Amino acid sequence: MAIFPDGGERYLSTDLFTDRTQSSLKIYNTITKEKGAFKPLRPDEILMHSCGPTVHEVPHIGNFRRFIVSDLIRRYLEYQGFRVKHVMNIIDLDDRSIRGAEQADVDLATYTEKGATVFLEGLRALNLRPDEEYPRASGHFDEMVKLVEKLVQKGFAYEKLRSVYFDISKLADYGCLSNVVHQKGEPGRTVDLDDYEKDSPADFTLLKRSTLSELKKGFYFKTRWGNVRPSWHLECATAAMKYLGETFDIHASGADVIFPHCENVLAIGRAATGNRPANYWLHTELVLVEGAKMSRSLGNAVTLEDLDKRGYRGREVRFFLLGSHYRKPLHFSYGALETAKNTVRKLDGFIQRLIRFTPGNGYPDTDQMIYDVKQEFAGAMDDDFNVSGALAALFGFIRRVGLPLSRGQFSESERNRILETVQRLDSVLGVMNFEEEQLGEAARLLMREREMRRTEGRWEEADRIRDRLAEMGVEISDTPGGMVWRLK
RNA sequence: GGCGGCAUAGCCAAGUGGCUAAGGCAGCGGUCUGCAAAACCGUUAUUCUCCGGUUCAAAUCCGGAUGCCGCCUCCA
Repeated sequence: MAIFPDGGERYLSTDLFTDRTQSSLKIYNTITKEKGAFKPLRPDEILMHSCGPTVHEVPHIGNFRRFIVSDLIRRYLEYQGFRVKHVMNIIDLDDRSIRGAEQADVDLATYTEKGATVFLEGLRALNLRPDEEYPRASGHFDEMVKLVEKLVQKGFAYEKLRSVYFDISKLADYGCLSNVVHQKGEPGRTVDLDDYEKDSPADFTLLKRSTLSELKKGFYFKTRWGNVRPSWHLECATAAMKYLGETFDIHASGADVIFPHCENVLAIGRAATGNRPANYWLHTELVLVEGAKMSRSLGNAVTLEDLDKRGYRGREVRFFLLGSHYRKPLHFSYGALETAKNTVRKLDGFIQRLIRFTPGNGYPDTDQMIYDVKQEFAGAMDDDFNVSGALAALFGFIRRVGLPLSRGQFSESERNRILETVQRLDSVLGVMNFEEEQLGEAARLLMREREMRRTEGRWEEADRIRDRLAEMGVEISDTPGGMVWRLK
Protein backbone atom coordinates (compact mmCIF):
# COMPACT_ATOMS: atom_id res chain seq x y z
CA MET A 1 0.00 0.00 0.00
CA ALA A 2 1.58 3.23 -1.13
CA ILE A 3 1.05 6.45 0.73
CA PHE A 4 0.98 9.59 -1.34
CA PRO A 5 1.80 12.93 0.21
CA ASP A 6 -1.28 14.57 -1.23
CA GLY A 7 -3.64 11.75 -0.33
CA GLY A 8 -3.07 10.22 -3.73
CA GLU A 9 -5.84 12.11 -5.39
CA ARG A 10 -3.75 13.72 -8.07
CA TYR A 11 -1.86 10.55 -8.78
CA LEU A 12 -4.94 8.38 -8.98
CA SER A 13 -6.70 10.72 -11.35
CA THR A 14 -3.94 10.70 -13.93
CA ASP A 15 -4.15 8.75 -17.17
CA LEU A 16 -2.09 5.95 -15.68
CA PHE A 17 -5.25 4.71 -14.02
CA THR A 18 -7.59 5.21 -16.95
CA ASP A 19 -7.78 1.95 -18.82
CA ARG A 20 -10.25 2.64 -21.55
CA THR A 21 -10.54 -0.93 -22.73
CA GLN A 22 -11.80 -1.81 -19.28
CA SER A 23 -14.46 0.86 -18.95
CA SER A 24 -16.70 0.03 -16.01
CA LEU A 25 -19.63 1.73 -17.69
CA LYS A 26 -22.83 -0.29 -17.83
CA ILE A 27 -25.57 0.60 -20.25
CA TYR A 28 -29.11 -0.65 -20.53
CA ASN A 29 -29.61 -1.94 -24.04
CA THR A 30 -33.14 -1.98 -25.40
CA ILE A 31 -32.24 -4.95 -27.60
CA THR A 32 -31.12 -7.22 -24.78
CA LYS A 33 -33.45 -5.62 -22.21
CA GLU A 34 -30.69 -5.58 -19.63
CA LYS A 35 -27.83 -3.57 -18.29
CA GLY A 36 -24.49 -4.79 -19.55
CA ALA A 37 -20.86 -3.75 -19.74
CA PHE A 38 -20.19 -1.20 -22.44
CA LYS A 39 -17.65 -2.49 -24.91
CA PRO A 40 -16.67 0.10 -27.49
CA LEU A 41 -15.81 -0.98 -31.01
CA ARG A 42 -12.60 1.04 -30.96
CA PRO A 43 -10.30 1.73 -28.02
CA ASP A 44 -10.38 5.50 -28.20
CA GLU A 45 -13.34 6.68 -30.23
CA ILE A 46 -17.05 6.17 -29.73
CA LEU A 47 -19.42 6.45 -32.67
CA MET A 48 -22.86 7.62 -31.71
CA HIS A 49 -26.03 8.47 -33.55
CA SER A 50 -29.08 10.26 -32.21
CA CYS A 51 -32.32 10.27 -34.16
CA GLY A 52 -32.73 13.90 -35.01
CA PRO A 53 -35.82 16.07 -34.83
CA THR A 54 -38.36 16.83 -37.45
CA VAL A 55 -38.40 20.52 -38.08
CA HIS A 56 -41.87 21.11 -39.46
CA GLU A 57 -42.50 23.15 -36.33
CA VAL A 58 -40.67 24.70 -33.43
CA PRO A 59 -39.41 22.03 -31.00
CA HIS A 60 -40.77 21.83 -27.44
CA ILE A 61 -38.80 20.86 -24.35
CA GLY A 62 -40.12 17.30 -24.51
CA ASN A 63 -38.28 16.98 -27.82
CA PHE A 64 -35.13 18.37 -26.26
CA ARG A 65 -34.97 15.87 -23.42
CA ARG A 66 -33.50 13.06 -25.45
CA PHE A 67 -30.98 15.35 -27.09
CA ILE A 68 -29.84 16.47 -23.67
CA VAL A 69 -29.54 12.83 -22.66
CA SER A 70 -27.44 12.15 -25.75
CA ASP A 71 -25.31 15.12 -24.79
CA LEU A 72 -24.92 13.85 -21.23
CA ILE A 73 -23.81 10.45 -22.51
CA ARG A 74 -21.41 12.05 -24.94
CA ARG A 75 -19.98 14.30 -22.26
CA TYR A 76 -19.56 11.42 -19.83
CA LEU A 77 -17.75 9.31 -22.44
CA GLU A 78 -15.49 12.29 -23.09
CA TYR A 79 -14.98 12.64 -19.33
CA GLN A 80 -13.80 9.03 -19.38
CA GLY A 81 -11.23 9.91 -22.00
CA PHE A 82 -12.94 8.78 -25.18
CA ARG A 83 -13.26 10.84 -28.28
CA VAL A 84 -16.89 10.85 -29.38
CA LYS A 85 -18.16 11.27 -32.88
CA HIS A 86 -21.81 12.17 -32.58
CA VAL A 87 -24.18 12.55 -35.48
CA MET A 88 -27.70 13.83 -35.35
CA ASN A 89 -29.62 14.16 -38.55
CA ILE A 90 -32.27 16.79 -39.07
CA ILE A 91 -35.46 15.49 -40.62
CA ASP A 92 -36.57 18.22 -42.99
CA LEU A 93 -38.23 15.98 -45.52
CA ASP A 94 -41.14 14.41 -43.66
CA ASP A 95 -44.81 14.42 -44.56
CA ARG A 96 -45.74 17.16 -42.15
CA SER A 97 -43.08 19.46 -43.52
CA ILE A 98 -44.24 18.74 -47.05
CA ARG A 99 -47.86 19.30 -46.12
CA GLY A 100 -47.00 22.46 -44.21
CA ALA A 101 -44.97 23.85 -47.10
CA GLU A 102 -47.82 23.04 -49.48
CA GLN A 103 -50.31 24.87 -47.32
CA ALA A 104 -48.02 27.84 -46.79
CA ASP A 105 -47.27 27.81 -50.52
CA VAL A 106 -43.49 28.06 -50.02
CA ASP A 107 -40.70 25.70 -50.94
CA LEU A 108 -39.66 23.05 -48.47
CA ALA A 109 -36.33 24.61 -47.48
CA THR A 110 -38.02 27.89 -46.62
CA TYR A 111 -40.69 26.11 -44.64
CA THR A 112 -38.31 24.01 -42.54
CA GLU A 113 -35.78 26.79 -41.98
CA LYS A 114 -37.50 28.23 -38.93
CA GLY A 115 -37.86 24.93 -37.11
CA ALA A 116 -34.26 24.01 -37.88
CA THR A 117 -32.93 27.39 -36.76
CA VAL A 118 -34.88 27.37 -33.51
CA PHE A 119 -33.75 23.81 -32.89
CA LEU A 120 -30.08 24.65 -33.35
CA GLU A 121 -30.44 27.75 -31.18
CA GLY A 122 -32.07 25.56 -28.55
CA LEU A 123 -29.09 23.23 -28.53
CA ARG A 124 -26.87 26.21 -27.81
CA ALA A 125 -29.18 27.63 -25.14
CA LEU A 126 -29.23 24.24 -23.43
CA ASN A 127 -25.45 24.02 -23.60
CA LEU A 128 -25.17 20.91 -25.75
CA ARG A 129 -21.74 20.27 -27.15
CA PRO A 130 -21.84 21.04 -30.85
CA ASP A 131 -21.42 18.31 -33.45
CA GLU A 132 -19.18 18.68 -36.46
CA GLU A 133 -22.24 18.91 -38.65
CA TYR A 134 -25.96 18.34 -38.61
CA PRO A 135 -26.78 16.47 -41.81
CA ARG A 136 -30.19 17.18 -43.26
CA ALA A 137 -32.34 14.52 -44.83
CA SER A 138 -33.07 16.77 -47.82
CA GLY A 139 -29.41 16.74 -48.84
CA HIS A 140 -29.00 12.97 -48.80
CA PHE A 141 -31.52 11.64 -51.23
CA ASP A 142 -28.99 9.98 -53.55
CA GLU A 143 -27.55 7.96 -50.67
CA MET A 144 -31.05 6.91 -49.70
CA VAL A 145 -31.79 5.65 -53.18
CA LYS A 146 -28.53 3.69 -53.20
CA LEU A 147 -29.50 2.06 -49.93
CA VAL A 148 -32.93 1.16 -51.28
CA GLU A 149 -31.34 -0.33 -54.42
CA LYS A 150 -29.21 -2.50 -52.18
CA LEU A 151 -32.27 -3.65 -50.24
CA VAL A 152 -34.14 -4.44 -53.45
CA GLN A 153 -31.17 -6.39 -54.83
CA LYS A 154 -30.93 -8.40 -51.65
CA GLY A 155 -34.63 -9.15 -51.80
CA PHE A 156 -35.65 -7.17 -48.71
CA ALA A 157 -37.63 -4.53 -50.55
CA TYR A 158 -40.22 -4.51 -53.30
CA GLU A 159 -41.96 -1.95 -55.44
CA LYS A 160 -45.69 -1.74 -55.52
CA LEU A 161 -47.68 0.92 -57.36
CA ARG A 162 -44.57 3.10 -57.55
CA SER A 163 -43.83 3.00 -53.85
CA VAL A 164 -41.04 0.88 -52.38
CA TYR A 165 -41.68 -1.11 -49.21
CA PHE A 166 -39.55 -3.16 -46.87
CA ASP A 167 -40.66 -6.78 -46.67
CA ILE A 168 -40.33 -7.66 -43.01
CA SER A 169 -41.08 -11.34 -43.60
CA LYS A 170 -37.64 -11.59 -45.27
CA LEU A 171 -35.79 -10.52 -42.16
CA ALA A 172 -35.49 -13.12 -39.41
CA ASP A 173 -36.09 -11.68 -35.95
CA TYR A 174 -37.82 -8.57 -37.17
CA GLY A 175 -39.24 -7.08 -33.96
CA CYS A 176 -36.30 -8.02 -31.75
CA LEU A 177 -35.97 -4.45 -30.50
CA SER A 178 -39.57 -3.64 -29.66
CA ASN A 179 -40.91 -7.16 -29.13
CA VAL A 180 -43.76 -6.36 -31.43
CA VAL A 181 -44.93 -9.74 -32.65
CA HIS A 182 -46.71 -10.07 -35.93
CA GLN A 183 -49.53 -12.51 -35.85
CA LYS A 184 -51.23 -13.47 -39.04
CA GLY A 185 -54.38 -11.57 -39.71
CA GLU A 186 -54.11 -9.65 -36.46
CA PRO A 187 -52.71 -6.24 -37.14
CA GLY A 188 -52.65 -3.75 -34.29
CA ARG A 189 -55.64 -1.82 -33.25
CA THR A 190 -54.94 1.33 -35.18
CA VAL A 191 -54.26 -0.28 -38.52
CA ASP A 192 -56.72 0.72 -41.15
CA LEU A 193 -56.25 -1.84 -43.91
CA ASP A 194 -58.00 0.38 -46.43
CA ASP A 195 -55.07 2.79 -46.32
CA TYR A 196 -52.54 0.23 -47.44
CA GLU A 197 -51.45 -1.08 -50.77
CA LYS A 198 -48.53 -3.06 -49.39
CA ASP A 199 -48.29 -6.84 -49.60
CA SER A 200 -48.63 -7.00 -45.85
CA PRO A 201 -49.83 -4.24 -43.55
CA ALA A 202 -46.77 -4.90 -41.41
CA ASP A 203 -44.33 -3.91 -44.14
CA PHE A 204 -43.02 -0.39 -43.86
CA THR A 205 -42.43 2.32 -46.41
CA LEU A 206 -39.00 3.17 -47.78
CA LEU A 207 -39.99 5.41 -50.65
CA LYS A 208 -43.52 6.66 -51.01
CA ARG A 209 -45.17 7.62 -54.25
CA SER A 210 -45.71 11.36 -54.35
CA THR A 211 -49.26 12.64 -54.43
CA LEU A 212 -50.63 14.73 -57.24
CA SER A 213 -50.43 17.96 -55.26
CA GLU A 214 -46.87 17.18 -54.20
CA LEU A 215 -45.97 16.69 -57.86
CA LYS A 216 -47.57 20.00 -58.78
CA LYS A 217 -45.59 21.84 -56.12
CA GLY A 218 -42.40 20.06 -57.02
CA PHE A 219 -42.03 18.17 -53.71
CA TYR A 220 -40.70 14.93 -55.17
CA PHE A 221 -37.57 13.07 -56.23
CA LYS A 222 -37.21 11.19 -59.49
CA THR A 223 -36.24 7.53 -59.24
CA ARG A 224 -36.52 4.49 -61.46
CA TRP A 225 -39.64 3.53 -59.53
CA GLY A 226 -41.31 6.87 -60.06
CA ASN A 227 -41.57 10.20 -58.30
CA VAL A 228 -41.29 9.63 -54.59
CA ARG A 229 -40.37 11.02 -51.20
CA PRO A 230 -38.41 9.02 -48.60
CA SER A 231 -39.64 7.71 -45.27
CA TRP A 232 -38.26 8.83 -41.92
CA HIS A 233 -36.85 5.37 -41.22
CA LEU A 234 -34.83 5.42 -44.41
CA GLU A 235 -33.56 8.93 -43.73
CA CYS A 236 -32.30 8.04 -40.27
CA ALA A 237 -30.67 4.79 -41.36
CA THR A 238 -28.96 6.49 -44.28
CA ALA A 239 -27.54 9.37 -42.27
CA ALA A 240 -26.25 7.13 -39.48
CA MET A 241 -24.53 4.71 -41.84
CA LYS A 242 -23.13 7.42 -44.08
CA TYR A 243 -21.46 9.36 -41.28
CA LEU A 244 -20.59 6.56 -38.88
CA GLY A 245 -20.18 3.52 -41.10
CA GLU A 246 -22.03 0.24 -41.23
CA THR A 247 -21.50 -0.48 -37.56
CA PHE A 248 -21.27 2.04 -34.76
CA ASP A 249 -21.55 1.99 -30.99
CA ILE A 250 -24.63 3.81 -29.81
CA HIS A 251 -28.00 4.63 -31.27
CA ALA A 252 -30.04 6.97 -29.09
CA SER A 253 -33.66 7.86 -29.51
CA GLY A 254 -36.96 8.34 -27.70
CA ALA A 255 -39.03 5.66 -26.01
CA ASP A 256 -42.09 6.68 -28.01
CA VAL A 257 -40.43 5.77 -31.29
CA ILE A 258 -38.92 2.38 -30.43
CA PHE A 259 -41.63 1.01 -32.62
CA PRO A 260 -41.92 1.38 -35.49
CA HIS A 261 -39.11 3.84 -36.15
CA CYS A 262 -36.05 2.40 -34.39
CA GLU A 263 -37.16 -1.13 -35.17
CA ASN A 264 -37.18 -0.17 -38.83
CA VAL A 265 -33.83 1.62 -38.74
CA LEU A 266 -32.42 -1.54 -37.21
CA ALA A 267 -34.13 -3.66 -39.88
CA ILE A 268 -32.76 -1.56 -42.74
CA GLY A 269 -29.24 -1.79 -41.34
CA ARG A 270 -29.40 -5.51 -40.73
CA ALA A 271 -30.84 -6.18 -44.16
CA ALA A 272 -28.27 -4.01 -45.92
CA THR A 273 -25.13 -5.18 -44.11
CA GLY A 274 -26.00 -8.38 -42.30
CA ASN A 275 -25.18 -6.77 -38.96
CA ARG A 276 -26.86 -4.54 -36.45
CA PRO A 277 -25.96 -0.96 -37.31
CA ALA A 278 -25.45 -0.10 -33.64
CA ASN A 279 -24.43 -2.26 -30.71
CA TYR A 280 -26.25 -0.27 -28.03
CA TRP A 281 -29.79 1.03 -28.42
CA LEU A 282 -30.79 3.61 -25.86
CA HIS A 283 -34.20 5.13 -25.42
CA THR A 284 -35.05 8.16 -23.36
CA GLU A 285 -38.46 8.28 -21.72
CA LEU A 286 -40.91 11.05 -22.36
CA VAL A 287 -41.67 14.35 -20.74
CA LEU A 288 -45.20 14.25 -19.36
CA VAL A 289 -47.54 17.09 -18.56
CA GLU A 290 -50.20 16.26 -16.01
CA GLY A 291 -49.84 12.61 -16.81
CA ALA A 292 -49.85 12.81 -20.60
CA LYS A 293 -47.07 12.92 -23.17
CA MET A 294 -46.00 16.44 -24.05
CA SER A 295 -46.94 16.94 -27.66
CA ARG A 296 -48.10 19.64 -29.93
CA SER A 297 -51.23 17.75 -30.89
CA LEU A 298 -52.36 17.51 -27.27
CA GLY A 299 -51.87 21.24 -26.87
CA ASN A 300 -49.60 20.91 -23.83
CA ALA A 301 -46.28 21.66 -25.50
CA VAL A 302 -43.93 24.15 -23.86
CA THR A 303 -41.09 25.70 -25.82
CA LEU A 304 -37.82 27.24 -24.69
CA GLU A 305 -39.21 30.59 -25.74
CA ASP A 306 -42.24 30.11 -23.47
CA LEU A 307 -39.94 29.34 -20.56
CA ASP A 308 -37.62 32.21 -21.34
CA LYS A 309 -40.57 34.57 -21.11
CA ARG A 310 -41.28 33.22 -17.65
CA GLY A 311 -37.70 33.81 -16.62
CA TYR A 312 -36.24 30.33 -16.89
CA ARG A 313 -32.80 30.26 -18.48
CA GLY A 314 -31.28 27.49 -20.53
CA ARG A 315 -29.12 26.17 -17.70
CA GLU A 316 -32.15 25.85 -15.46
CA VAL A 317 -34.15 24.04 -18.11
CA ARG A 318 -31.16 21.82 -18.77
CA PHE A 319 -30.89 20.96 -15.10
CA PHE A 320 -34.58 20.10 -14.98
CA LEU A 321 -34.38 17.87 -18.07
CA LEU A 322 -31.16 16.28 -16.86
CA GLY A 323 -32.00 15.77 -13.23
CA SER A 324 -33.77 12.44 -13.32
CA HIS A 325 -32.88 9.16 -14.90
CA TYR A 326 -33.33 8.99 -18.65
CA ARG A 327 -35.32 5.73 -18.55
CA LYS A 328 -37.99 7.21 -16.30
CA PRO A 329 -40.71 9.54 -17.50
CA LEU A 330 -40.16 13.12 -16.43
CA HIS A 331 -43.13 15.11 -15.18
CA PHE A 332 -43.10 18.69 -16.29
CA SER A 333 -44.49 21.41 -14.05
CA TYR A 334 -43.58 24.97 -13.27
CA GLY A 335 -43.04 23.90 -9.68
CA ALA A 336 -40.43 21.40 -10.81
CA LEU A 337 -38.80 24.09 -12.92
CA GLU A 338 -38.74 26.42 -9.93
CA THR A 339 -36.96 23.69 -7.98
CA ALA A 340 -34.41 23.41 -10.77
CA LYS A 341 -33.95 27.16 -10.74
CA ASN A 342 -33.36 27.23 -6.98
CA THR A 343 -30.90 24.38 -7.24
CA VAL A 344 -28.91 26.02 -10.03
CA ARG A 345 -28.86 29.20 -7.97
CA LYS A 346 -27.48 27.27 -5.04
CA LEU A 347 -24.73 25.87 -7.27
CA ASP A 348 -23.97 29.35 -8.60
CA GLY A 349 -23.68 30.68 -5.06
CA PHE A 350 -21.24 27.94 -4.17
CA ILE A 351 -19.06 28.69 -7.19
CA GLN A 352 -19.04 32.42 -6.45
CA ARG A 353 -17.99 31.77 -2.85
CA LEU A 354 -15.20 29.54 -4.11
CA ILE A 355 -14.03 32.21 -6.51
CA ARG A 356 -14.11 35.01 -3.93
CA PHE A 357 -12.74 32.95 -1.09
CA THR A 358 -10.74 33.91 1.95
CA PRO A 359 -7.48 31.96 2.02
CA GLY A 360 -6.49 30.08 5.15
CA ASN A 361 -3.85 27.73 6.48
CA GLY A 362 -5.11 24.61 4.79
CA TYR A 363 -7.65 21.86 5.32
CA PRO A 364 -6.14 18.36 5.51
CA ASP A 365 -9.24 16.47 4.26
CA THR A 366 -9.33 18.31 0.96
CA ASP A 367 -7.75 15.66 -1.24
CA GLN A 368 -9.76 12.89 0.36
CA MET A 369 -12.97 14.81 -0.34
CA ILE A 370 -11.93 15.34 -3.94
CA TYR A 371 -11.05 11.70 -4.35
CA ASP A 372 -14.38 10.62 -2.83
CA VAL A 373 -16.56 12.84 -4.97
CA LYS A 374 -14.87 11.70 -8.17
CA GLN A 375 -15.28 8.07 -7.20
CA GLU A 376 -18.93 8.48 -6.26
CA PHE A 377 -19.72 10.57 -9.28
CA ALA A 378 -18.16 8.14 -11.74
CA GLY A 379 -19.62 5.16 -9.88
CA ALA A 380 -23.11 6.55 -10.30
CA MET A 381 -22.64 7.58 -13.92
CA ASP A 382 -21.14 4.19 -14.73
CA ASP A 383 -24.40 2.62 -13.64
CA ASP A 384 -26.36 3.38 -16.79
CA PHE A 385 -25.91 7.14 -16.33
CA ASN A 386 -27.46 7.45 -12.89
CA VAL A 387 -27.54 11.22 -12.76
CA SER A 388 -29.41 11.35 -9.46
CA GLY A 389 -26.59 9.45 -7.80
CA ALA A 390 -24.00 11.64 -9.51
CA LEU A 391 -25.76 14.78 -8.30
CA ALA A 392 -26.00 13.36 -4.79
CA ALA A 393 -22.23 12.93 -4.88
CA LEU A 394 -21.81 16.52 -6.02
CA PHE A 395 -24.09 17.93 -3.34
CA GLY A 396 -22.42 15.82 -0.69
CA PHE A 397 -19.11 17.33 -1.76
CA ILE A 398 -20.54 20.83 -1.63
CA ARG A 399 -21.78 20.19 1.88
CA ARG A 400 -18.41 18.87 3.01
CA VAL A 401 -16.62 21.83 1.47
CA GLY A 402 -19.15 24.30 2.86
CA LEU A 403 -18.05 24.52 6.49
CA PRO A 404 -14.29 24.87 5.96
CA LEU A 405 -15.02 27.29 3.13
CA SER A 406 -17.25 29.44 5.33
CA ARG A 407 -14.52 29.45 7.98
CA GLY A 408 -11.83 30.41 5.48
CA GLN A 409 -9.75 27.32 6.12
CA PHE A 410 -8.71 26.32 2.60
CA SER A 411 -5.36 27.32 1.21
CA GLU A 412 -5.26 28.84 -2.22
CA SER A 413 -4.03 25.68 -3.90
CA GLU A 414 -6.71 23.62 -2.15
CA ARG A 415 -9.34 26.05 -3.31
CA ASN A 416 -7.98 25.76 -6.85
CA ARG A 417 -8.15 21.99 -6.72
CA ILE A 418 -11.73 22.13 -5.47
CA LEU A 419 -12.66 24.52 -8.24
CA GLU A 420 -10.98 22.31 -10.84
CA THR A 421 -12.87 19.32 -9.51
CA VAL A 422 -16.23 21.02 -9.72
CA GLN A 423 -15.33 22.22 -13.20
CA ARG A 424 -14.45 18.71 -14.20
CA LEU A 425 -17.74 17.32 -12.91
CA ASP A 426 -19.56 20.09 -14.69
CA SER A 427 -17.87 19.12 -17.94
CA VAL A 428 -20.39 16.27 -17.75
CA LEU A 429 -23.37 18.14 -16.34
CA GLY A 430 -22.99 21.44 -18.18
CA VAL A 431 -25.18 23.44 -15.79
CA MET A 432 -22.78 25.64 -13.86
CA ASN A 433 -21.41 29.11 -14.39
CA PHE A 434 -17.77 29.71 -13.53
CA GLU A 435 -17.55 33.33 -14.50
CA GLU A 436 -16.99 35.71 -11.66
CA GLU A 437 -19.95 38.01 -11.13
CA GLN A 438 -19.09 41.66 -11.66
CA LEU A 439 -20.42 44.62 -9.76
CA GLY A 440 -21.11 47.97 -11.44
CA GLU A 441 -19.58 51.23 -10.21
CA ALA A 442 -22.96 52.60 -9.07
CA ALA A 443 -23.59 49.56 -6.92
CA ARG A 444 -20.10 49.80 -5.46
CA LEU A 445 -20.72 53.40 -4.39
CA LEU A 446 -24.05 52.51 -2.84
CA MET A 447 -22.47 49.69 -0.89
CA ARG A 448 -19.83 52.02 0.50
CA GLU A 449 -22.50 54.52 1.42
CA ARG A 450 -24.56 51.86 3.17
CA GLU A 451 -21.53 50.74 5.12
CA MET A 452 -21.12 54.31 6.40
CA ARG A 453 -24.77 54.60 7.42
CA ARG A 454 -24.50 51.31 9.25
CA THR A 455 -21.48 52.34 11.26
CA GLU A 456 -23.41 55.47 12.17
CA GLY A 457 -26.37 53.33 13.19
CA ARG A 458 -28.69 54.98 10.68
CA TRP A 459 -30.56 51.76 10.02
CA GLU A 460 -33.48 53.10 8.04
CA GLU A 461 -31.23 54.79 5.52
CA ALA A 462 -29.04 51.71 5.30
CA ASP A 463 -32.13 49.57 4.66
CA ARG A 464 -33.30 51.93 1.97
CA ILE A 465 -29.97 51.57 0.19
CA ARG A 466 -30.25 47.79 0.53
CA ASP A 467 -33.64 47.98 -1.19
CA ARG A 468 -32.20 50.10 -3.97
CA LEU A 469 -29.39 47.62 -4.52
CA ALA A 470 -31.94 44.83 -4.63
CA GLU A 471 -33.78 46.72 -7.37
CA MET A 472 -30.49 46.88 -9.24
CA GLY A 473 -30.21 43.12 -8.92
CA VAL A 474 -27.63 43.05 -6.15
CA GLU A 475 -28.39 41.01 -3.07
CA ILE A 476 -26.67 42.14 0.13
CA SER A 477 -25.83 40.03 3.15
CA ASP A 478 -24.07 41.22 6.28
CA THR A 479 -21.79 38.49 7.55
CA PRO A 480 -19.33 38.48 10.46
CA GLY A 481 -16.63 39.03 7.86
CA GLY A 482 -18.35 42.11 6.45
CA MET A 483 -20.86 42.88 3.73
CA VAL A 484 -21.08 40.37 0.90
CA TRP A 485 -23.05 40.63 -2.28
CA ARG A 486 -24.22 38.49 -5.14
CA LEU A 487 -26.25 39.06 -8.25
CA LYS A 488 -29.87 38.02 -8.22
C1' G B 1 -56.76 -7.21 -27.15
C1' G B 2 -51.01 -7.32 -27.69
C1' C B 3 -46.05 -5.35 -26.25
C1' G B 4 -43.07 -2.36 -22.89
C1' G B 5 -42.75 0.50 -18.46
C1' C B 6 -43.96 3.07 -13.71
C1' A B 7 -45.89 3.43 -8.23
C1' U B 8 -40.53 5.38 -2.27
C1' A B 9 -41.70 11.87 2.53
C1' G B 10 -45.45 18.01 1.25
C1' C B 11 -43.02 17.95 -4.04
C1' C B 12 -38.92 15.76 -7.13
C1' A B 13 -35.89 11.47 -6.68
C1' A B 14 -31.73 7.31 -5.73
C1' G B 15 -31.70 2.62 -3.91
C1' U B 16 -33.23 -4.13 -7.21
C1' G B 17 -32.10 -9.40 -1.11
C1' G B 18 -28.69 -7.96 4.64
C1' C B 19 -25.16 -1.95 7.87
C1' U B 20 -29.08 4.32 10.53
C1' A B 21 -34.01 3.97 3.08
C1' A B 22 -28.86 8.68 -0.77
C1' G B 23 -29.57 13.52 -2.61
C1' G B 24 -32.40 18.03 -4.19
C1' C B 25 -36.52 21.52 -3.37
C1' A B 26 -39.81 23.31 0.25
C1' G B 27 -40.57 23.57 5.65
C1' C B 28 -39.12 23.87 10.77
C1' G B 29 -35.39 24.86 14.93
C1' G B 30 -30.61 27.05 15.94
C1' U B 31 -25.76 30.01 15.21
C1' C B 32 -24.76 34.81 13.16
C1' U B 33 -27.35 39.78 12.51
C1' G B 34 -29.61 46.48 14.42
C1' C B 35 -33.42 43.88 11.37
C1' A B 36 -33.08 40.81 7.32
C1' A B 37 -30.63 37.83 3.88
C1' A B 38 -26.81 34.57 2.77
C1' A B 39 -23.80 30.97 4.86
C1' C B 40 -23.20 27.20 8.42
C1' C B 41 -25.27 23.47 12.11
C1' G B 42 -29.44 20.46 13.20
C1' U B 43 -34.20 18.40 11.86
C1' U B 44 -38.30 16.26 8.57
C1' A B 45 -40.30 8.08 5.74
C1' U B 46 -39.99 2.24 12.10
C1' U B 47 -41.26 2.38 6.24
C1' C B 48 -41.46 2.06 0.22
C1' U B 49 -49.75 1.71 -3.57
C1' C B 50 -52.51 -2.69 -1.51
C1' C B 51 -53.04 -8.18 -0.49
C1' G B 52 -50.65 -12.83 -0.25
C1' G B 53 -46.09 -15.91 -0.83
C1' U B 54 -40.61 -17.31 -0.76
C1' U B 55 -36.49 -16.36 2.79
C1' C B 56 -32.95 -16.36 8.93
C1' A B 57 -33.61 -11.55 6.19
C1' A B 58 -37.87 -8.12 1.11
C1' A B 59 -38.72 -1.22 -1.03
C1' U B 60 -35.76 -4.94 -3.68
C1' C B 61 -37.59 -11.82 -5.60
C1' C B 62 -42.54 -14.50 -6.92
C1' G B 63 -48.13 -14.40 -7.53
C1' G B 64 -52.42 -11.35 -7.52
C1' A B 65 -55.09 -6.59 -7.20
C1' U B 66 -55.43 -1.28 -7.98
C1' G B 67 -53.91 3.23 -10.32
C1' C B 68 -50.98 5.63 -14.12
C1' C B 69 -47.87 6.22 -18.80
C1' G B 70 -45.97 4.95 -23.78
C1' C B 71 -46.25 2.09 -28.32
C1' C B 72 -49.27 -1.20 -31.60
C1' U B 73 -46.96 -0.90 -38.59
C1' C B 74 -50.66 6.19 -42.01
C1' C B 75 -47.56 10.22 -40.04
C1' A B 76 -43.80 11.58 -36.52
